[in-house]
Amino acid sequence: MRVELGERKRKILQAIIDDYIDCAEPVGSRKIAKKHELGLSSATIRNEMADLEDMGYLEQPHTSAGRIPSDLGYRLYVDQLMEKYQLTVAEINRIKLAMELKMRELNQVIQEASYAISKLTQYTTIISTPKMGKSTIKYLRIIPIDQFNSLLVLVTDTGVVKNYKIKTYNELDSDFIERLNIILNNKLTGLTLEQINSQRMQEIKKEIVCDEEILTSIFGHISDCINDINSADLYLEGTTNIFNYPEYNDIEKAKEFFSFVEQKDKLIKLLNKVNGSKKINVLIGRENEFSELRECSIVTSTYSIGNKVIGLIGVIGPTRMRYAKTISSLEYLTDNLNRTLLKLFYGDKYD
Amino acid sequence: MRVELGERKRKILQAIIDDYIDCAEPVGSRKIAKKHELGLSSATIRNEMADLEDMGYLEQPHTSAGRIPSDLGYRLYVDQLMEKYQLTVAEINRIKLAMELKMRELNQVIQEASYAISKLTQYTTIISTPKMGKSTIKYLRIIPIDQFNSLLVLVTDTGVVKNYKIKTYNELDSDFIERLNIILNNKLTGLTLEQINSQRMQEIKKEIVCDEEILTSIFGHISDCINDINSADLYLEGTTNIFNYPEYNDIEKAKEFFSFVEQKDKLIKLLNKVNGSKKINVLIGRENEFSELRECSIVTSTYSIGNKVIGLIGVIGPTRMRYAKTISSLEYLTDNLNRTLLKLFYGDKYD
DNA sequence: GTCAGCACTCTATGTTAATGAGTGCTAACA
DNA sequence: TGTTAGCACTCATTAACATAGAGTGCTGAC
Repeated sequence: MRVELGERKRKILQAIIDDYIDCAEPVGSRKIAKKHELGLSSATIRNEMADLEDMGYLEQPHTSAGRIPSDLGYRLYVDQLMEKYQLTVAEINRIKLAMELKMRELNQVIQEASYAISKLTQYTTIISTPKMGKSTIKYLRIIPIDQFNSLLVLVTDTGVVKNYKIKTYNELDSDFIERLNIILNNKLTGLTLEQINSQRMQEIKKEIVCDEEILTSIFGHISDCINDINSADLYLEGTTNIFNYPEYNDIEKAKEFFSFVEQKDKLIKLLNKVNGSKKINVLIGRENEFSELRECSIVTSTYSIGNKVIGLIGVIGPTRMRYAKTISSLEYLTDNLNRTLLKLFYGDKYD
Repeated sequence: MRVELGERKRKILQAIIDDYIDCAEPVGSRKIAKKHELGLSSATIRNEMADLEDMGYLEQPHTSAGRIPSDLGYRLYVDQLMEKYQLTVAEINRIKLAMELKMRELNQVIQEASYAISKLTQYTTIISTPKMGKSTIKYLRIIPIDQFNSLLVLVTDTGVVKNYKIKTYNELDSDFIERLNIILNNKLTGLTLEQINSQRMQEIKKEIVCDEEILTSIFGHISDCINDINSADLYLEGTTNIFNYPEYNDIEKAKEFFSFVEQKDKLIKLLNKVNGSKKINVLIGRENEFSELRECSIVTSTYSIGNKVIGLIGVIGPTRMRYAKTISSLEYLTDNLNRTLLKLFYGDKYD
């Protein structure tokens, strides 16, 4: 059934999809014949369109309407037809500036990145916080604050800092804390967060002689802290951009979109399903498993520290998406993001 | 013009507003005559309704429609007419459970509180993070992590912990850091964050003999850190609840609402304008200055640590709001929130 | 002062007709 | 054999119009 498309059909299909992405309205044969100089009459184009519909690349909302691209049509467009989009100077600057802000924390960088992309593309952006399982512990210390409060401070080799307050009901002996710090550092620094499971923690705990209750509490805090760094989270930006698109001028559809996007677990699942082997990935319409997003496309890009992929940034918009621009924007952004993250974690020496 | 309302008019007005809040549809005289046992015919009620309209408490969308309350009508209702709402056991439990979660950080408590309220009321909730200007510094330390990195850790008496990474390009002498820590603690602990302005920082800086560049960097970080704790921020919860209300079934209105609520600066301004002398405050319709919220009401409640008011939690919904329930919910929540915060900061001894 | 009755107003809903965009098909042409 | 002009046909959209129903305001009787 699937045949290689002739050059003319490809040209026509491209013209139709370009036009539909622009105007959001079914494209008629006359429009294509006029606007794009193919040297063909509308009748000929009509025939070709009928063929393209038979092949599954186009759809017709009703008999007397023009054609709109099907998911399959968009797929072909993305894979073969569309022309690369060249970012404008203004767009390049927007990304550069966002990534050059003075930023202290990973999460801040992540958020700026997703903000920039949502502004640039005018779609909704999701970005997953890095999975830090492969990071190692570089520094771990319990610091007494006052009689009843201590602070657990943990720093990873990727530069993530986390602290937890530890409350105790008897004052901790400073010698004990000192001893504890030495043991913990001995046992834990250099390990990846993944390696520090509850079994290993139990083993370490056994080696320490101390009030059981206090120890359990402290070890509990350490585990929580590690889990916290390790846990997947994500940020959303530009959800209300969806209002810009006529396909969401229907209150029910807008409602559906918002309520989907509010469910973080589903978004995480969505990102997890993305094929991580390619840098840029495009899911069109029903290609994703969520029926709520059946009329959406998702373009994702991986981002990394060095050559370790640590997360994904994704753009969600209607299937009638400006794929070329979205992809170019994401490519350019992740390049910059990767550089910024390198700097953040290893200093300017990597410049 | 403004005359004291007779008992009968008050009863009728109350019935109309109760009904309208329930059904979101203009209320006719017949409906009131039937549903509420006032022992009056619809004709009589019609006359009273005409009076109430003349007085400005009711409005008529068009001649042959029923009446809807005006802002003034809602105002009277809130101040005098409505009956106190008694929270159900389930509702009470929801709040209690939310506030009994294991929570480590102020911001987490704040977020749980606003989440609980948005779930309970089914409106949008905003909550301002505490202003910490009156907090004092309890602990401040620079901790060397490795050759090029140190950590600035700052703890306030209200238990807020903040840390910043400090990057230096020459290794810091550990004796110097020790000395610096002593001086900084000497000069800064016990001061409120407000008191630590740039002038005072300059004075302290002068007393320390050290490489100017390093010192400037460190002091810069300390200032940033304090500003960070001190800066106003806020959380939003349940924005999409607005879709539940027929007054926002119009895409344009929904758009307007979302785009307003996205502007944090405006929300902060809104909260700042609230009369802080009362615990619970209600702004109805155009009583707030933002035209985007002209058809919304905002109910706010202060929350405190001890008897120091530190922030506001607010509920935004259509003017046709379940005021009684919203107010009861907020009252009950803030009581619990205040207790939780006390515990978080001073431990269980305040139980 | 209350209220039954009635004319009146205005929205909401449904029906019908007109309009027009766009198609598919046919037949003629290169 | 591919292209295209021409035409009948389809279907969504819009406007115009009629109808039904909810609710009012007013009048006059009690």
